[in-house]
Amino acid sequence: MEKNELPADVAAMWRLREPPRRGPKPSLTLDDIVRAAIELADAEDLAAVSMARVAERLGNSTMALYRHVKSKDELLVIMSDAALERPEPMPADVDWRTGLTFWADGVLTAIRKHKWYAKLPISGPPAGPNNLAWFDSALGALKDTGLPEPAKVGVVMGLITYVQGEIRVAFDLAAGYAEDPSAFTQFGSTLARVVDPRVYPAVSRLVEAGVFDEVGSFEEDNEADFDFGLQLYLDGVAAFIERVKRG
Amino acid sequence: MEKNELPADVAAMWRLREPPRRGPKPSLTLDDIVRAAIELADAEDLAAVSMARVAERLGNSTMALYRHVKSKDELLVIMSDAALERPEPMPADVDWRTGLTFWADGVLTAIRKHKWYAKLPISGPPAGPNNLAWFDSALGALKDTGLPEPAKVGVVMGLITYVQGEIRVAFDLAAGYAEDPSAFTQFGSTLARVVDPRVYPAVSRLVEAGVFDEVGSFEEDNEADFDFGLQLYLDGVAAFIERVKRG
DNA sequence: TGTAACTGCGTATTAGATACGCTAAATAGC
DNA sequence: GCTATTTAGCGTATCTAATACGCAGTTACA
Repeated sequence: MEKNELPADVAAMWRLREPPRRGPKPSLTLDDIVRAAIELADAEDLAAVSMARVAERLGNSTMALYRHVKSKDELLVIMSDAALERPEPMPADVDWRTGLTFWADGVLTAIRKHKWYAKLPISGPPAGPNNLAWFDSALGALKDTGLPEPAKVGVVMGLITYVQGEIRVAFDLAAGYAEDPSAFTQFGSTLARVVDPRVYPAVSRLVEAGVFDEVGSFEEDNEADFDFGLQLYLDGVAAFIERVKRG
Repeated sequence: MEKNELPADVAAMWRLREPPRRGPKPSLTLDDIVRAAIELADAEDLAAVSMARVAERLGNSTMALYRHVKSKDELLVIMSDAALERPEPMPADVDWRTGLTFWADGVLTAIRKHKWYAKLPISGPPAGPNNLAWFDSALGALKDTGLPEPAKVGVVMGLITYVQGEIRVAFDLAAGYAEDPSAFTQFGSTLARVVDPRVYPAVSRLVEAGVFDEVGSFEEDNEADFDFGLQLYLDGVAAFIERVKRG
């Protein structure tokens, strides 16, 4: 119950597997595999990541990969941590609010490089080294707030939740948009045709107010919405910090 | 450019397909298929939903389904809307804050019945009738705030983002927990073993403070975290509403 | 009544994950 | 050095799933 109870994928992410003493030199490393898989996902998409395609990219056979990962799912878990890379170090001497805004933008920037991230299932706590580094970075931003540790965790969890929501909503939408923009540009007129004011009074009001008419740049709109919601959340955090300070 | 430019899946969700005049009476309806698929996903999980299993459940052949849905993906999209069902009507005369809290709890309650929801890809704007009803309900809660329509949309989008984040994070985690609780109960000691204080100073502080030691009920912890973050967000919204009122 | 528009379905194809076992390489211990 | 052991790569086989295609029987309309 003490030595190596770590789940296999966690151990793999931290590269804790002791290198074998015997046997042929591996011609392939876990890093190679993960890198190839990420490149493939970046270049095409997550659906293109099959064990066969990854192996092909490495000039190996499909089954060779299974010497390094237990299953495709394990590979995906490791990819999800690797894709985040390390957070850029927080600029020194920034207040917590600037810090968390910087952090949130950083997460989105990191993930924007790997749009498939949103489609990955999360199957455990953020136990990979990169994930943990991001977690640490956000916590660090709250260092001087005077909040007790569990409260910091709560604030950061809320932020993570919000950011994950953005990742899910915005990135999936963007993928859908890329696939069929007309579904979006016509969203307003679709609604107009389908929305009964008696059933959907509030949406109906929006349609009449023309809120859906100017679509704008999809990405910019999303960015603006994200920032707006983020600042609302941080306003709430600010009030909370004040409350705690006053006791 | 006017008649029926609706994307196929949207049309399907709204049941806009005109019933065919000729040919044999369908022995199968889209509703049957969606219901069967949802039952299957509820009883087992999303991975169990294959066209073959759904058809089997209906006493039909696999290929019969394809007369009613274009592809499995289309079925999943329709399922995702159907799973939400209709929101419970908002209690009359509640203030916006109570309304939005009620709303958020309602979403989670609805989705808790269908844990597979978190694993579904979202591939377009919320264009299904149930999705739209939820959207409408949240907007309606802001009716008396005096916010301009686009600001209401912003507030609701932020809320949706947060709730979707919760769905992604908490539900995926719960699934992971169900599968392998030890990964979670040992999370603290895992961290302790792996966390270098120089690399992860803030997390290291948490570990030392024992924050991860008492695990508590997984579900309860999550619920509490969700509410905490939600209230922070709503605090921000309250401040925003005040700001707008003052001009 | 013939025919066009359908439905359900059997069959076949394709893609993908992965179990199994073989062969050859590298090392540890003699 | 020699041999047993451990391990890497890989060929083959299996299993599951999605789905294209075309046939046969069914029904409304001309």
